[in-house]
Amino acid sequence: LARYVSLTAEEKHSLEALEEQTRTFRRGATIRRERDPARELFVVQTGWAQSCVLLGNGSRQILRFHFPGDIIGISSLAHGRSAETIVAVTEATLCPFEYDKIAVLFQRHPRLSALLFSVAVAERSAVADRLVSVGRTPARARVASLLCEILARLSHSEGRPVSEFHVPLTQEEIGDATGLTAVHVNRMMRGLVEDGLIERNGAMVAVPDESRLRSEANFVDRLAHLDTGWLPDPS
Amino acid sequence: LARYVSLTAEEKHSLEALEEQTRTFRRGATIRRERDPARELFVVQTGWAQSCVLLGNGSRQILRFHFPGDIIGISSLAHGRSAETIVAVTEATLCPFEYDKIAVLFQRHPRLSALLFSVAVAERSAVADRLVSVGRTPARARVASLLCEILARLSHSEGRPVSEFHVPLTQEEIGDATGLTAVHVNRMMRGLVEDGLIERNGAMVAVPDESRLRSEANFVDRLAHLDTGWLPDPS
DNA sequence: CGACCCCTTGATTAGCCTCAACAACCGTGG
DNA sequence: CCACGGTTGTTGAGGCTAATCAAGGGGTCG
Repeated sequence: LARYVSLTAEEKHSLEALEEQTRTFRRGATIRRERDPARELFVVQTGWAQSCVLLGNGSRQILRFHFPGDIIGISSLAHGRSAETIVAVTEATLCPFEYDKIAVLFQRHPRLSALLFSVAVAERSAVADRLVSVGRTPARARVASLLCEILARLSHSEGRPVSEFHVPLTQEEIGDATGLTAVHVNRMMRGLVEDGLIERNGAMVAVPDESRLRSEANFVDRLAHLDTGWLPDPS
Repeated sequence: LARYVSLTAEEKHSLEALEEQTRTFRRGATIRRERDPARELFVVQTGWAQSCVLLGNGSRQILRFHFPGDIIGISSLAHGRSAETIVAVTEATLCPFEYDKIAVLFQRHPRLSALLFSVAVAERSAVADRLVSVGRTPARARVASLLCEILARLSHSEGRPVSEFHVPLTQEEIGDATGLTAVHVNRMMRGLVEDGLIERNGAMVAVPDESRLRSEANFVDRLAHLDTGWLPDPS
């Protein structure tokens, strides 16, 4: 799960104790609804999920996609009830654990809790980057930026550079993540293909020149240099 | 600083030890530049600050405003270098403290570190809410939403409902926070005045009917119910 | 085979941006 | 004291980006 620092045996043991059960969800299934009371986190084991907010007028803003290894629901921790709706993008298996266990973690393992803290902070940065993209860049750059983010995160979790990947998102979902309509996402993606920035084959996307796509998108890869130097020593 | 749970004497002592010195900045002064190495946090004592991202084409997205009592720079914690530029909106006095001291905090005071964690998570929610506003609501609602957020946060830090407040922001700054141009912010604000949702007198803004402004803005006040029940016991 | 979802494309509309000009206000220096 | 430049707020006219509306095609599942 945490691939950032090497863990002690005891720390590993504590983490594994959290993953007792798993739950599976079908594509499109709602995992948690906005304003539901929330007393547990999830770790994604397989599949993709998304967290989004639904507005009164029927529109939706997707805040973040969650890949295998990601932790979902940290953001509900401070409020007791979920601030966002969580939906399975593909068929997905999640592994829930309760907040109480986090409290235990904070008491027993300062370094692990600091690490969890880092993860939460990194997520804030990611949401902020999306905000910059949506607030201040044109449609084409927003789509490119989302693709860059997915690419960077997949590469990071694979542990090696990836240049071709499966995107199980509909164009409507891409639109809801970038603040566009499905129709306009379509046009932008065709434009990117036409200009050789990406290649498409069904749900497969290939990026021949990542740096070119990144400059088109104004993308900064923050995952590349996560700093763990400030963490306390293992206790 | 932390007005969420009652602290033990020892916890208070540890917090006060952090605030040794203060620094003051003039209006518009850059406190920290993007990509600068960052090894300290700030607590705002007086004045307003903002964190923003500057793009290549000269535009800027303001991610968040910081008021007295807020902690700035948590987001740089995971990366070692600042992910955003921090600027003083008004003349401001800040009080810096180093990351190393946070590590100590995590080891000695599980409950305080969990509280800091909550603050970080709440900030993620706030950025996410802004993303929803910018991504999926029209200009008028975005401006209204920003005003609602400022109002809610001021009320929260005052500890009582506020209906009239001083906004030291230029319309360009409001635009950079909401993803609009200064010109369009102007038109939207005049529209809000015209429809009786707000009143303006120079930099003073009054909100006669907060609930009406909130429904115009699709605003949800998350500060109202922060949950601290999951925190571990004081050690 | 039909129903449904998703992608695709065209035509039109509307929301917001750009450019431009001017008034009000401020601190500065003569 | 006033003249001055600089910043901010205000308003108008016109243009462009992205939304809306609409229609058709391919794929999959029941």
